[in-house]
Amino acid sequence: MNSSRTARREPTSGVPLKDTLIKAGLPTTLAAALDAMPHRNVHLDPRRPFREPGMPRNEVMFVTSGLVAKYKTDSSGRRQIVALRFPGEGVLPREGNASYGIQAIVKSDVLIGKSEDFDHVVEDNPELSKFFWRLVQRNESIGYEWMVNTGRRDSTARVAHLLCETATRYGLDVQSEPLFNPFTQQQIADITGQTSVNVNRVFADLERQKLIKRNGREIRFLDWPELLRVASFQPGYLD
Amino acid sequence: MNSSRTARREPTSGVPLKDTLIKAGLPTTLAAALDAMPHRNVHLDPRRPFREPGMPRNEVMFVTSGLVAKYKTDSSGRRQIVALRFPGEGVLPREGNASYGIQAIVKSDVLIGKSEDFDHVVEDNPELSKFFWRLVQRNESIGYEWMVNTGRRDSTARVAHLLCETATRYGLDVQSEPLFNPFTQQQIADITGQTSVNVNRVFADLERQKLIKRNGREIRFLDWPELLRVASFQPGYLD
DNA sequence: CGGTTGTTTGAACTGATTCAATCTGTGTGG
DNA sequence: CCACACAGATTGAATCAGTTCAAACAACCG
Repeated sequence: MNSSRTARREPTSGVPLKDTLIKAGLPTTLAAALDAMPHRNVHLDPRRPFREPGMPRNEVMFVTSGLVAKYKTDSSGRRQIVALRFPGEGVLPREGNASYGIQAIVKSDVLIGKSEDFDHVVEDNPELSKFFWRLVQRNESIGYEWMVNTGRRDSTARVAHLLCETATRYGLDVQSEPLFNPFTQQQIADITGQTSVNVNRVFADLERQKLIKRNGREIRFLDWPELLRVASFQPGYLD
Repeated sequence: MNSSRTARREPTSGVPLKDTLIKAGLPTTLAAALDAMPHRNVHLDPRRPFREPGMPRNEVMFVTSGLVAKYKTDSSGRRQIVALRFPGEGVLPREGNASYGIQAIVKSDVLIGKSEDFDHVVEDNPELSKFFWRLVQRNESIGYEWMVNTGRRDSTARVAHLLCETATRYGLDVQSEPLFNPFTQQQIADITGQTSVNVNRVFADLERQKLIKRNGREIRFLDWPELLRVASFQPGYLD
C-alpha cells in the first residue's frame, strides 16, 4: 500500500496530493481529478488533538506524511484509538457530527478539502467512487480485526498483532528492514485496550522470547513467522 | 430506526423488501427501485453459520425480520461478534473475500440479491448511493463505539452498554415496554469480549442494583438514566 | 541546564477467567 | 402426560492476567 520509505521519520512536508494518492493505488488520471479539487496543506503535531469528537466533519482529509489516529474518549476519560490513517489514506467527510476526534501519532502533513468539493469530484468520476468504496471496506475490515484483537486476544497477542499490522501497512520488508515504531507505549495501550505499564512488560517479554530486538523506537523482527503465530496475524483482512 | 414491534419474537416471515427499507428510512420511490432488483428470501436459523469467513461475498443482504450478526474467529478458536444487523439493515457486497462470517442471533429472514444487480440499481439512483453511504457511516460509528466498549470499559459497563444500544436500535420506549433480549449470554460474551460465566454475574449484579428486572429473556429497565450512566451510553453515535 | 515526555520496574491488588458441577426451561417422542 | 435430551443459566472455588500506584530512570529539546 505504501512505500517503505514512509516508515522513516518525517519526510519534508508538502507532498502533493496527487503523488500520495498514486502511491495509494489510485490510477493517475483519477488522482489528477482529485488534485484539481481545492485543498490546503496542514501540519499536525502529536499530543494535541486536531479535531475534537462531537464536531461537524464536513471535510475530506488525506494524510501525505506521518501517521494520524481517530480516537474516542469514554465518559470516564479513558481514551481509545479506533483507527489509523497511514500516508495515502484519508478520512472521508460525514453528515452531521463525528463521534471521534483526530490526532496525529507523529508529526504529520494532511491535505484538507471541503466536503462539497469532494462530493462533486466523486460524482463526476464513477471510478473514484469505486476506489473510495474499496477503501471504506478495507477500513471496515481492519476495524473488525481490531475488535477481535481487543475482545479476544491476550495482551501479548494484541501488541504483537499491532506490530505485524503496522509493518505490513508500511509495506515493510520485515526480513531485511527494521520497523521504526511510530507509537509511544501509551498510544499502543490506547489502541490495544491496556495500560502503558502492561504494554511495556509485553515488549520486554517479546524481546526476552527473541521475537523482536529493540533499539530505541526501532524494532527488528528476529522471528517473523513465530511472531505471526503469537499474534495470530493473518494479513488477508488488509487486502 | 425500527418499529418496536420488531423487538418481539419472530414475526411471520416474508416481509417485502420494500416495506423493510421504508421502515429503515428510505424514501418510497427509492425503495421501489430496490424492490425491483431480483432477490430471494432466505430463512436463517441461529446456531449454524449462514456464511463462513474468508469466502467471496458478492451479494447484498437485507434483514427483514430477526437479528443477524457478523462474526470472526481467532486462530485459537475464540469467537467475536463484530457487528449486528437489525431489521431494515443490510450487509453490502464487497470485492474479494469477506474476513467475517454471518450468523443469525435469532430466527431471521433475509433477502439476498446479486452484487451486480445491486450495483446497477445504485448507479442509476444517486440518491440511493447517498442513502447507503450514510448507512455505512452509521455502521462505522457503531463499530468505533464497540471498540471503546471492549477496549476501555469494565464488564458491567460493557453489558449495560449493549443493552442500551439494543433497546435504542429497536426503537423501544424504555419507560413503558420491556426489552425482549434476543441474545444468549454466550452471544453477549462474544460481543463484549468476555466469558458467558461473567456475563451471567454481571446480569445478576445489574439486577441486584435494581437497574433491571429479568423475567426469562424479558428485561425491564427500572432505572434507565442510571443504567445509561453505568454504561456510559451516549446515543449520539447511532444518529 | 532544567523541564517535559516517555520508559522501566516493583509490590499489592482485583476483576475476570477457568473449570466443574448443578439447575432450569423447552421441545420431542413414546 | 411423562421421560429424556439438550441448550442455556447459575453458582462456587481456585487461579491468574492485567491494573493500579508509586518511584526511578532515560532521552530529548530549547
